Amino acid sequence: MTNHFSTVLNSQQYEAATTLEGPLLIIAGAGSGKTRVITHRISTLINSGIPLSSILAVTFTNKAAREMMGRIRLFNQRKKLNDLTVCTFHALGLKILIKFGDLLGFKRNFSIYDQTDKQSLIKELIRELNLESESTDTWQISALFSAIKTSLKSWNEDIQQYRALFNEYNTRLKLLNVVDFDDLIVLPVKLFDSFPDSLSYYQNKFQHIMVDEFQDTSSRQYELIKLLAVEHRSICVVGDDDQSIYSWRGASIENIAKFERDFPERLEIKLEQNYRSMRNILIAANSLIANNKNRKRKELWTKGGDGDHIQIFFPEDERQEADFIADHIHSLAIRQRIPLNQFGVLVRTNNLMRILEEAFRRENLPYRVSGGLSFFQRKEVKDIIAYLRVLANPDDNTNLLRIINTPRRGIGKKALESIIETAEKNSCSHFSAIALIAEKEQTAINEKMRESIGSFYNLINQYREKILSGRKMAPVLQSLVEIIEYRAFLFQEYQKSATAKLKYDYNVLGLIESLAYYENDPDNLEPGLFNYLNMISLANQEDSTEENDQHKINLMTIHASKGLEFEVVFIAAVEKDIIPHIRSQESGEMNIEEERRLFYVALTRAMSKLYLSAAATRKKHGKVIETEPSPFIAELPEELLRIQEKEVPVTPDQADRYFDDLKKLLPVKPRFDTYWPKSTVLANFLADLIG
DNA sequence: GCATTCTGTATTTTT
DNA sequence: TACAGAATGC
Repeated sequence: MTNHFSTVLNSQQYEAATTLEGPLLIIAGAGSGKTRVITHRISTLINSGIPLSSILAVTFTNKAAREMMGRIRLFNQRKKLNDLTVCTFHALGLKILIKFGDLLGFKRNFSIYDQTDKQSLIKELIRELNLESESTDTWQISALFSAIKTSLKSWNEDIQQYRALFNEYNTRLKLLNVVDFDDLIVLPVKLFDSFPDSLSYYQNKFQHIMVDEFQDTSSRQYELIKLLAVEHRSICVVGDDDQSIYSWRGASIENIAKFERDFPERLEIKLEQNYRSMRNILIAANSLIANNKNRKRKELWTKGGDGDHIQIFFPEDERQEADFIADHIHSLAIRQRIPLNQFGVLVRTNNLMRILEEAFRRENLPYRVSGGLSFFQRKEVKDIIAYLRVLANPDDNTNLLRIINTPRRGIGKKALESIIETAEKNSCSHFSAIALIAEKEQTAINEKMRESIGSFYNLINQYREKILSGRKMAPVLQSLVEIIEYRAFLFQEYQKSATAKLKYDYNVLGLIESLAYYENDPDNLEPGLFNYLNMISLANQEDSTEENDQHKINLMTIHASKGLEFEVVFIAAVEKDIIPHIRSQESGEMNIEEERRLFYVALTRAMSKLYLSAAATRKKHGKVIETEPSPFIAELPEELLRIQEKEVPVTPDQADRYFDDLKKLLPVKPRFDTYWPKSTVLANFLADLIG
């Protein structure tokens, strides 16, 4: 098989895929066949007799991990690949904590807090510590804590006042038996520092390591991977400094330099041949990114043809823009028979997606969105998950507070106060306090309150027992949702927006379904509540539901498009203050380069057709704002651009004439005498057909 | 304790 | 526009 590679890989790719010893740095330009190289390399490792269990491949998203696994399976159909580890950094951190977390004082059933949980906890602590006088923007504080944990920031003068809160936050996490996202990376490093045996366990286990999207690893992630690799030094990292778009999350191009320093004996391979885009698109992308000073020199080239010009469209407003995109997709899909899943519509921010969705729905174009709020983060889904979390780990105060009166069960402000007070007095969790109240050990409380609290206590206990019994969990959850009358609660809560209610119903049932799917999956070796909750903490929508649908347009943020490619790409709202985003310009020069890289990533997703649009006005917070085109447009070579005229619909007279001509071509006389094409698309299609 | 109304704010990108 | 949190009334 190894020799077979040489015919499908170019010489650089071949060298990258077959160099199995020692550190390897692959600088892989956009569309240079990076994923192919990685999967080939893993297959080569496998075929050379290296045990699967000693191979670790780290990817950036779950989706990428799944795709990679799929491709490896294609190459190795005969083999069972269960022992192969292909996962994200966070999933790796989780695995490590599950195995050795007890050394750091975590119980087995720890749960993972996402941003929302984290912010609620911070809010709660601010209340407890009476810090309300300080700036209590939990959003900012949460970001600060992340920056501190990942060593992006250190305690300087102006943030000293949050130090106590930060310490309390961490103490509390441990008390609640909970970790946050940053902990998944930071704690394993800490573990390895304090317990060398755990480190050598993993150093011996993972003797061959690969890291994809290396330009987007954070310094802490790099630290983790370096610890693992430093002994056997068989580490291969693949990345492209021009596509580094996650510096706000701690990613740093510096890591490439660090890698060069830490592994001086490395071999470096550059992949510069692009197999994805037509030449015009590539030249435009090259000329844009050349404006960045801070980069490794590299120039993508292609053997492919020039292809079309890059089309630019300047609609009046965002509605016209959306219609333009929808019309064009429709028309290209029909005239050139391009399947809908070959269209990518990219935007800078999530809120730009809605108007496009509406246009697609108007034109009856099926679409799929990725990025944006994950299924598991929707409010009603989170509510039900909060129940599961409490069942799994009753000490999880944050989630307990979330569900204790949702749906309302008469445990209001007063009752909550006495619960929290009792908890403080006995220095125990809220749930234990509830137990004390329910079992009448805590006397000073009114009976009606005790009754409400008591029945909640019984509910949790009863269902905790049921769901941990080892029998199927989904029916238990189903019955829980029914017994708390969650459906009625949603109906009441959302009676104003009629569509919401259906949607919500769908989401809640979707969650139960997802649980059923999870526990009935034969490939799932260790089902169980804890594993399920961990899984969904790290997963997002695409990971759980619909797979690559053949007939859907892909609508997503530019960030979410990384690693993907489409025959036709539309980039919407290529406007000043959106690309580059206004908030990125607030702090410093470097950010404009990242925004440029982001636009570069967007451009290089396109294979043969690329459309940019910039509306003259755009509604923002209900107000119409005048906009300007993005300054990045001026960085593209002018001769490669075409300003797109609006498609003029044919007049009814013309349409009639076309239809008459068309009738003459038909062997049978149609039953209709006139035809009145209403949509531009149809009319133009008709015109096209007749010539 | 709960529902309704009013007010302010918008906070980019995601594991 | 859209959503959360506070304030008010039952």
